Formats: sequence, structure tokens, C-alpha cells
Amino acid sequence: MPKENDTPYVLLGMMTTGCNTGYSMKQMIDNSLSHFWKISYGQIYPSLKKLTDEGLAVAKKEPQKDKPDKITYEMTSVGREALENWLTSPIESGLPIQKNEWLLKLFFSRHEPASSAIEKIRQYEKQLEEKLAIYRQIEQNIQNAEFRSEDERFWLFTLRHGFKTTTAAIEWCQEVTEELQNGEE
Amino acid sequence: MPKENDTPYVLLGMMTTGCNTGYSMKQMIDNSLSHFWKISYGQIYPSLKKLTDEGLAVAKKEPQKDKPDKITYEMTSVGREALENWLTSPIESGLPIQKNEWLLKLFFSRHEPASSAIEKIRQYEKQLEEKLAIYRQIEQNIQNAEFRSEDERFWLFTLRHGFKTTTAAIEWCQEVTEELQNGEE
DNA sequence: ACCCCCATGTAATCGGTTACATGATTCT
DNA sequence: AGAATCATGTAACCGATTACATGGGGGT
Repeated sequence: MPKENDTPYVLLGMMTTGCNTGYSMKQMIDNSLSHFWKISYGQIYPSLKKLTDEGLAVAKKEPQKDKPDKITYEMTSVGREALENWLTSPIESGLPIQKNEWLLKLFFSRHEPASSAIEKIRQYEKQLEEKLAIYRQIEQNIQNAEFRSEDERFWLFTLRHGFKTTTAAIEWCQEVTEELQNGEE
Repeated sequence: MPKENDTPYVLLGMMTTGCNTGYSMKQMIDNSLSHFWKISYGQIYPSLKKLTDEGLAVAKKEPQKDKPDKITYEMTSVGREALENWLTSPIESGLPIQKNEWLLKLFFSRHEPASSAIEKIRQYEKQLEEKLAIYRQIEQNIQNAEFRSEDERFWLFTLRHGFKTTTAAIEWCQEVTEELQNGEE
């Protein structure tokens, strides 16, 4: 069976959080879901159109005086049903195999100088640290929000997943760096 | 700039490990690199052909009496140079954003019953445990191999990355499950 | 002037999966 | 007779990225 496409459901989900334009959905995904999801305008706009055509959402043109016109989307009852259906349906596809270019290169590291491998892991670690900093920022944003969202609890859960796995990866970097350096001299 | 395609380099790398047919490359990737890479025949065979056309590898037809004919590939000196070049070149693309359908659904879990969310996390945990079991199997395979490979050290490094991050994710499952159950009654 | 933010959209292309086709050998 | 493993390949399709196009408003 062909794998399901999650994109329309993400967009429906976004509508429940107050994001109602393609632009703001992209923003929020980049900001608050970036630790486990990403999307591009090339998917968003055609997908929103399709959702409208199929009656899962309704579009409304809203002229703004100081900013360009925008199109707001709202979920219909049919859309809500589809979202809930998707949420409670089982995930058949197993675990996501996260392609990791850093590990890929390390796998073949016998064919490069040790210093090069060590430097690569240092860079990897640096990127992981930056990721952690972003997570802390997201956490602040959620907790300092004026309006307590009912979603908040779940958002913080997913964030913690990011914290834990990223921290574990950083620990790995430190261990491996040390072992590589011991083997170098 | 368009993102680089790693597939040909993976295949060149495979050739250095003794895998010299498309079939065996796929097998090894599924077995020993599955924690950070995957590939399909639809990529492998056209890619091997292209590598041959460009002079990075040479193909040789080898008839076998008891098994179907196979085509073995060997890296040329040009290929080796390309591989080493790729290995030492910087990774510009930052960190891989691993799409995670489980976290995606949890993010919107306000719209489903708590029991459904708990069940989903239990399933996620189960899959992570299975993954750990596979890693242990891979570890055994590497350590029990008759011929000590010079690659071994690096292979075990990448495996440890899998262990650490997967274990962290399992811990997260346990924490979150508990908190969801407390909030349920 | 220039750049950034807002805002929507499309076309070309790419990387990758899935399904299909073929066919020999070995094991049950 | 049928299933499993070995072995190679192609065509259709899809999800997604990238680059491009447009255009108003605000800040330096």
C-alpha cells in the first residue's frame, strides 16, 4: 500500500491552532515543529487549494489596508472529522529512518585522516548545541504566551523528545571525540 | 545551491567494504546502515550504471554456475578520489530534520481521547525497543565476523549513536506515558 | 536606493518508492 | 508444486525542493 500523505492533515491541524493563512502556517511549522517536521510553500499552497476543493476547509479573501491581502482558511466539520480520524488511526509505517549524513561519512571514515573525522564530529556537536538553543527558545515562547493554549501540554511533550535525543547525541559526540583522539597520538 | 546527492558515494563506499554487486550493497545497507540510511533498487541500479559511465567504477559480468549471473563493480582510482573528496568536504546542509509521524500526531493530541494518545506512545516505545534489539544483533554480527575489518571501529561508533538516541527516546516514552496517565484519572 | 517582512503562487526538477517483469536455483 | 533466496532492471508515480514571479509596506 502506498504511504499516506500527512501534509493535508498537518495543515488542518494548523487551522486548529489559530494559524489560518499559508504564510503563518509555514512560519509556525518552522518555529514550533521544526524538531520533527518541515514543509515548503510548494506543498502548502496547492495543498490548501485541494483541501478547499474537497470541502475540508473554506477559504476567505481578506483585504488588509497596511499589509497585502491574505486568504484565511477555516476547517469545516468534514475537515474536523478527517483530522480526528487521522489522529486515531494507527501508524503503520514503522519508525522513520532518519538519514544522517554525518553518520554516513563517519561510517566510511577509514578512508580519511583521523583529524578530518574528529573535526566533522566537532561540527556535528556544534550543530546539535545550536539545535538545543533553538529548543530552549521555543520552550520560552510557549510558556510566555499570553493565552494558555490547551495544546501547550502536548507541544512541550514533543519538545522534550527533542531535548532528550539531542542531548544523547551530544554525549555521543563527546565520547567518540575522546576515543578518536586517544587513538590518534 | 541544490543539495548534493549522496547515493553514488554510498555505493562507492560499499565497494570499499567488499560489497561488489547491487544486490549485496542493498543487503548490507539494510542490515548494517539501517539506523541512519536506506536505499532501494530503483536508485541502486541506475546509479551504478551512471558511476560506470562516468568512469568512477568498472563493471564486470560474472557468470555463476549455481546462481544467476551477477555484475560486480570495482572502484577506479578516479572513484577513490571522488570518495575521499566527498568524505573530507564539509556538510553544509545542517542537521537532518527527521520527520516523525508519532510526534506529529502527539502535537495535535488535544483533538483525540487521552487513551488513544497513550496507546500510540506505547506503540512507539515498542517499535523503539525492536530497533534496539536489531542494533544488538548488528553489533553481534560485526564483532563475531571472521575477518576483523578496519572499518569495524567506525561502524561501532555509528551504532552507539543509535543506541544512545533510541534509549533516550524510550525514556521519554516512559516519562510521558506516566504523566498522561496521571492526568487521565 | 536597498533590503527585509508580509503574502501568494507556479513550473521545473529531483530524489525516492512502488510495482512490475524476468529468471535461475534450492529447500520443503 | 510452491516458496525462498539470489540477481538485475524499468516505468510510473509521488512528495518535496528550488527557483522564479509578483507586489505592497516599513525601516536604514
